[in-house]
Amino acid sequence: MAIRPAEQLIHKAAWLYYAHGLRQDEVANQLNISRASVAMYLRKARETGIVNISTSTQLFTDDVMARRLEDALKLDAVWIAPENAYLADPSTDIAVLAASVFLELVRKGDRIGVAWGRTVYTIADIMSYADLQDVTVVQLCGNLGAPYSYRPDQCTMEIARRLNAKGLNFYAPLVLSTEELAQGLRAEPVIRDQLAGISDCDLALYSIGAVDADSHLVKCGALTAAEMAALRREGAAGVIAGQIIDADGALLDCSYNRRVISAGLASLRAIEKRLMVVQEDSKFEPLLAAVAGGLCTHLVVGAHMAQRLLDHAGAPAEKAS
Amino acid sequence: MAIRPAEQLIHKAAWLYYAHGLRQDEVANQLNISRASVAMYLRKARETGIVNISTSTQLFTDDVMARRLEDALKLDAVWIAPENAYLADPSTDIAVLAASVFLELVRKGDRIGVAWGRTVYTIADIMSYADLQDVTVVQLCGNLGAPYSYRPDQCTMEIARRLNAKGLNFYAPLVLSTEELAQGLRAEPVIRDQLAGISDCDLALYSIGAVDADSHLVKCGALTAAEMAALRREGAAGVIAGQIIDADGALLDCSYNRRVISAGLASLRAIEKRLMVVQEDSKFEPLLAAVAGGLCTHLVVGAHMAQRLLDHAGAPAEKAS
DNA sequence: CACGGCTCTCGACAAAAGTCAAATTTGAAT
DNA sequence: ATTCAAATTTGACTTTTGTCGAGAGCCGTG
Repeated sequence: MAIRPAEQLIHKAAWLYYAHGLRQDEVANQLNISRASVAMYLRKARETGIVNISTSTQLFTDDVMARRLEDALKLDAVWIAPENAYLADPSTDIAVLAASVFLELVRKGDRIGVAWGRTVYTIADIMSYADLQDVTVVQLCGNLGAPYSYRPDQCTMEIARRLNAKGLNFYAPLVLSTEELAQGLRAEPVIRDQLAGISDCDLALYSIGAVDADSHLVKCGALTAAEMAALRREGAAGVIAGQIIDADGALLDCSYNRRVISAGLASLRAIEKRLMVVQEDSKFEPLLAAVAGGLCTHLVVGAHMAQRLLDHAGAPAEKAS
Repeated sequence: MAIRPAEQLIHKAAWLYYAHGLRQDEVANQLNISRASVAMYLRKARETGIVNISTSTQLFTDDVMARRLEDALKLDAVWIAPENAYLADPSTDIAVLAASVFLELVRKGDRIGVAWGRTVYTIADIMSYADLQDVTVVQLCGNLGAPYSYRPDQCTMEIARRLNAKGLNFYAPLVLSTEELAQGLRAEPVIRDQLAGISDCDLALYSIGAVDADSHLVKCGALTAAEMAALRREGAAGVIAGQIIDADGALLDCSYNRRVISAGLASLRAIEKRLMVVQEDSKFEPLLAAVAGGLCTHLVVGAHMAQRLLDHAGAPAEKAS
């Protein structure tokens, strides 16, 4: 009886405890094990996603500001993390909220596209586990060599792991040195299939990158700070799924973009729910660009950013309720 | 500060505790209230469905028997509550399982049809609360006058309450004394709309009734025991949403059925997910009839019933793995 | 304006859950 | 067959959580 506790026992314990509402010692009796074991099983059940504890994110959408933003930016839904309040670290709050929202948007059987970045990885990292068997998580863009934890493949894998889902990785570099090579690689069946499968996604999760020397593209060596600055002068406004967009949210016509292996903007727009999460206030303009380009239908931001967006949108018919 | 704790506070407390993982005393500090209050808010949050604790019902479908039943009966999914084990009362286990399954099947924005009966009411009664705002629960059939708690309207209302959803009740008797009156009533705009709206449902929840003197139809005075016995001789095999079906799951051609105000079988079949829950072993034949009539796509039963169903289905290619 | 009735709040106690190091068992490799 | 490392279980302890009755603020009513 001291063999493999297996899913079986964990499941039974979780069932009796959470579904039937027995106490831990009652569960222990039923299953003929010690209460300590039950406690352990229950922790495992929570960690595995066999039991799911989720809190409604309603409050954050019900917010007046959120509603106004939805109207102003023509988005399906907006969640605003109140920054002043509660927690020490506001950006954590945004990530926690984003993780909840994400889990709320996922359905069984979904196909999910995941981009990369510190924000996305933070979300993956704090996201609780869930037991979504038929879910597939696909990587939206090629990889970077850098050993950062927020690399595209890491983000994809981690989220897949949390969801008990299949992770479909993308075994190609994000950027190549010549356009020809990129073109050739994109034509490769393995890569082509992956790229083609992106528009079949039901949900996408990404953030937006700024066009400056702090960008991950620079940190990871895909571009030099100087090249970045040059692109900026040419109209680069943001980075999404490794690609550079202009202020209208269109793909910037530049060599870099032609050397990238990533989900085309059209494929991204074909995804029904596009969840964008922005933590840093500095990403105001990149975010505007992404919204302009219709790359985002669901948005999670902090209160401060929300206010700036609203102000920018030209205070559409102030209504004091 | 001793005013309306409102949803606001409950929500904040739940958020900090469940999403951020703070301890109750930490939450109490953040919100400047006593820990006791926090504990209370958290209970309310759980009771309201602001936080959702659900346990995966996977184990009960992963069961070998469940899989075989799915194949044998051509159902989308089957859940089997292990009867021998765990609990004192097996029928409670079935209801708890059914409630979990039900909540797993509901999506935001869904329209849900609910029939009636002791089983359905039991499920409603133990079902945990959820925060599904855009859900509508519609009553599938007319009412009975009897003061039982499991009347159609009670079932509908209770489930709507648990889901924080709108309940659409059906203000007509289940059975009338003449066919003409029934016909007339069915033509009434209010009633007609309700009936017409049933096929738009995404999910239905019902059980199946036996054709005997214990039937609720008899207890509630819709039929006498003698009439029931007569119907049985005429081929009645089960009762679904107040209507009598034969062994093939077709509507029995009888005066009673013509006097009933209820969702037509065709409307029921038009509902994508039809969740049938059967607690009593005695409902074997009625269940067969319902399955034969395609009135059920998702099934929750006890282990004993499952075994009987499998045996009946003629042991399709025994495979020992 | 005083009076219940109401709900919300808090302190203190009881109950339940979480944790840890030691003991036991398992499975595999020597 | 024996040994060892890893995994599992447990009892004892600590921390956290649930609950109760008393008290405090609010509101409509007489």
